[in-house]
Amino acid sequence: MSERYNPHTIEKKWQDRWEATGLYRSKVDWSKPKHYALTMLPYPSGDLHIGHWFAMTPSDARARFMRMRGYNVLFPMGFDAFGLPAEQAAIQRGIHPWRWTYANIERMRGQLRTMGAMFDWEREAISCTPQYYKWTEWFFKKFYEGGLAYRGEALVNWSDALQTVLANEQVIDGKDERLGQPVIQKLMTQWFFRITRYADELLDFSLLDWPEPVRIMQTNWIGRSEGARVTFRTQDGQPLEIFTTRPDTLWGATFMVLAPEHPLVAHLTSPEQAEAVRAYQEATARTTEIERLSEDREKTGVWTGGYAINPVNGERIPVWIADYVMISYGTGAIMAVPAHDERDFAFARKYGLEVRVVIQPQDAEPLDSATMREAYVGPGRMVNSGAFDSNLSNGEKGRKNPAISAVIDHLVREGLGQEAVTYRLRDWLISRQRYWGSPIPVVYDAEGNVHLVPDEELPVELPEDVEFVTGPSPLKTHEPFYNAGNGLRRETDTMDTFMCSSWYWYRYLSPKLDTAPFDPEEAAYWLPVDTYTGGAEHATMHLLYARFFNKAMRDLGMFDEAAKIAAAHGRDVETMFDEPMLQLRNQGQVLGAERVGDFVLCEGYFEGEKLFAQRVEVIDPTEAPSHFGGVMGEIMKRVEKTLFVGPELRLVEVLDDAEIIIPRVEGAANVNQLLHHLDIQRMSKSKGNVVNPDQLVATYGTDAVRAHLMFAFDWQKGGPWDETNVVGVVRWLNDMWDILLTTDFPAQGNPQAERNLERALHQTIDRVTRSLESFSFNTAVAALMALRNELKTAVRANQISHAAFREAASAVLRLMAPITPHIAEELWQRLGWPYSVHAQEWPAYDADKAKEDMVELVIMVNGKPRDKQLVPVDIQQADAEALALASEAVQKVLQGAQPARVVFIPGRKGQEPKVNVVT
RNA sequence: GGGGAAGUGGCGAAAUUGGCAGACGCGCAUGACUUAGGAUCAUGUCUUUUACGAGGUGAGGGUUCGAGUCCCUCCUUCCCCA
Repeated sequence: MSERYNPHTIEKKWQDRWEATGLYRSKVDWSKPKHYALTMLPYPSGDLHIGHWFAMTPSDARARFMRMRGYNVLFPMGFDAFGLPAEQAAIQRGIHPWRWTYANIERMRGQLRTMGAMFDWEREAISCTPQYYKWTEWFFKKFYEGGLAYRGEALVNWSDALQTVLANEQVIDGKDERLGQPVIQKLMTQWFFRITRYADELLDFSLLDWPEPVRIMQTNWIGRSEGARVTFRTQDGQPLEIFTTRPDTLWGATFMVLAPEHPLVAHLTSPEQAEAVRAYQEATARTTEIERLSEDREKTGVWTGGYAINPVNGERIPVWIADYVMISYGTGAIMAVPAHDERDFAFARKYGLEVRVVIQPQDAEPLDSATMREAYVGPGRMVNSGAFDSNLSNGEKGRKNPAISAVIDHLVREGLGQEAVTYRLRDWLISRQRYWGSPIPVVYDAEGNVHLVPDEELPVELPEDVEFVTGPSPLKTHEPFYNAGNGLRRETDTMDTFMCSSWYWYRYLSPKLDTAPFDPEEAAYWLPVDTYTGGAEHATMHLLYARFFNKAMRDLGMFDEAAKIAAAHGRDVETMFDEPMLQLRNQGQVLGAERVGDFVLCEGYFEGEKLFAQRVEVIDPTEAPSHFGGVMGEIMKRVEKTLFVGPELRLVEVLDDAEIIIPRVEGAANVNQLLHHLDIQRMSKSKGNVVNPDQLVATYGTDAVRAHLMFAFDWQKGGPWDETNVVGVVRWLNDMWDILLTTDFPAQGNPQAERNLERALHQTIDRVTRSLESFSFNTAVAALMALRNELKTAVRANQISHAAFREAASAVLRLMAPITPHIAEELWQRLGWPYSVHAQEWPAYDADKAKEDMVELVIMVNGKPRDKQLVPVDIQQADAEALALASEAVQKVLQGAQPARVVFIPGRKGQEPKVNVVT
């Protein structure tokens, strides 16, 4: 053990060697199965932070693992480089977005390399380059030609003061974040993608291995509801269409509510109500959608003075406007059935409108419209509904509800309405009134007609010589850009950055290709993405857009050529291009830490500066006495019984028999229940709690940081950053280094010790394999650490032969390779095996070798373990039960009585057999 | 407001998905070695009890031979969206 493990000397060496030998070049090879591993690409914000490491290095470990298992793996990386921060930097610091972005990318690329990940840099794609956004524009054109892009009106956050449209995150409490001036909701003509056309197909997850929560969130996001469209009429016969999921309650509609923006409002408003209606409409324009949809908020509204006719019973009912009805949802109008809808009920009670029960529950007190205190939404029989009385409304939705079904048939027959489905999902608004995004390749003539920019003129490039000032996008005022000649005006809005990130994994296939967005030969082999990893915050928007994009591309024939090639190679192309990513896994977030510590009064005696406390009381800091003889303040840190109190960190040692009073803890409290100050929150520069990975790498080395990130958290959950644990990982690597470089072995090993090591090794192979398969990186590292303990003991005791050692070392290094690639490579070389450990096969698991000979039979009484007996691993039920009944502990409990039941649980894989004696 | 996730030692966490709760690591304690220790080694470490034992996975209830895991009610925290 002459030489100590020094990560810095070996890590750079191997990174260079891997690069030079092209170890990570991924090339199409039809003789091998492929695995496309994708991890979400970063936004080039300037510095790689620990969150990127947390997302990417475990994904890298898994990609490496898949490669060692015989897959040809593609694991690319790039940058999602358009977006607001670059433009803000331009405005605030006068740096052009190009320069800011490229400098950041340059820096982050270097940082990414220190991860030691197997990224294939030849496939790098950067979304803000003309080479990339040429194709983003091209996709827009194809979608337009395919009828998937259109111009429409939408409400935007408009700041009069800034003369610009703001993103939601730029609006705080209805005011803009820069000047604090009011922001209003304004209708503007913008570009949309018809994602709603795919609503039903997007609800089908049958091809996807995606986390249940993501599927649920997408399902809710799409929000399919079945019901009917029903045409009411204004008093003078104008049709007024509504959508309802409850046509069975039509007879209970006692008024109607329109969105304040509804076009018929002006028509319906009586002269007496005109002023009130106008005032209400103005107030609504100042209200954000979030506020309008909040159910906590008191419902408000104004009567228009007009009436409508309910088509099923000819009744005349008043028409109101209220901001809880949205113009963009459904038809912007509802029939109000206060007896059977919560919001309508609250509204009716507030304004004294009629409530009429039309569904009576069967097994409960009949409802009385005069006294009911909340809407009834459950099942029951229809009443007050003419010919439909006594029809059963069973609480189901749509056609599964016989009452709804019957009423829909009636509406269709009478020409009053039709069956309909609506979605909460709205079309994707892609227009952004910003500079730093992909241009929309469209020009308008004098009449406002849309003309696509011809393919040979793509990309429409962003002009560089513009000035960045607060306010409207510079494209709007930059004549050389907006003036397209021949009286044509260029579109000055740019595309949502989600657009760029909706197809980047296709660009990775052939990032330099100039004739198409991707090479069909590459696509035929690599697509679809097999494993996609990234943050759970993208569950709805990004991942829904990604799926939509893929389906639209499929339907526009963009995969036809790839499909042909794939089929020629014998691949099943039936569903190959239906979904972009087959498997999805989300990692959690690494957080900074924050928590207020307990504020304590500590009394006792001083020895020097240190207080030995006999009494510690937690109090409310606002009730702190002005003078206090002991130590008082917030616990900033606690190590077992030692407290560090207040900003001066005064030392308090809590005595064993000290009295501890914690109001939140009933009865006697324990020193361990005292909370110390902890900061847990998202890392952000302003909070100064950002962990710098460069610093960590400089201190501990890449392998240790990788292993620590994998070991210290449940990857899918994340948690507050804590560096204290890194030393455990460092010790593990140091130990492996020392153990594997041992040179002193006995001529003959101890057979028993060698068998034990072999068993431990194969159990570890099994555990690591299953852990990596299931993204449980922490248990993979734990298993390897446990094996370290075994190896260390065996080698120290000088009990295993050189041959047995080498067999174990070879497997161990291959198991470590995905997690800590550099040390594994270095030791692999030092032990004399040929380059590279990463090109080796994953160790084969042998269940026979992993098998224990003897195990402990757990003997339980009523489910509580009482006794243990060493038995052969394959013990049979009769023997186990006999052993259990004969056990002293069981005899003692039974007292000679017969057990009521004896349950034998055979020793399944990795588990001891058990017998449960039931008394 | 809507949607989602999670509550297990002093801390990060495991638990093969209904079968010995706390693997693995940090920290801590005691001891060894050392000029020194933020190195290394050994032992211990859920709570309570001298012990035998008893109890224990946010709280309360339920299902089961058996519940951290399944069901119901409640509490708390975090995340996302609009």
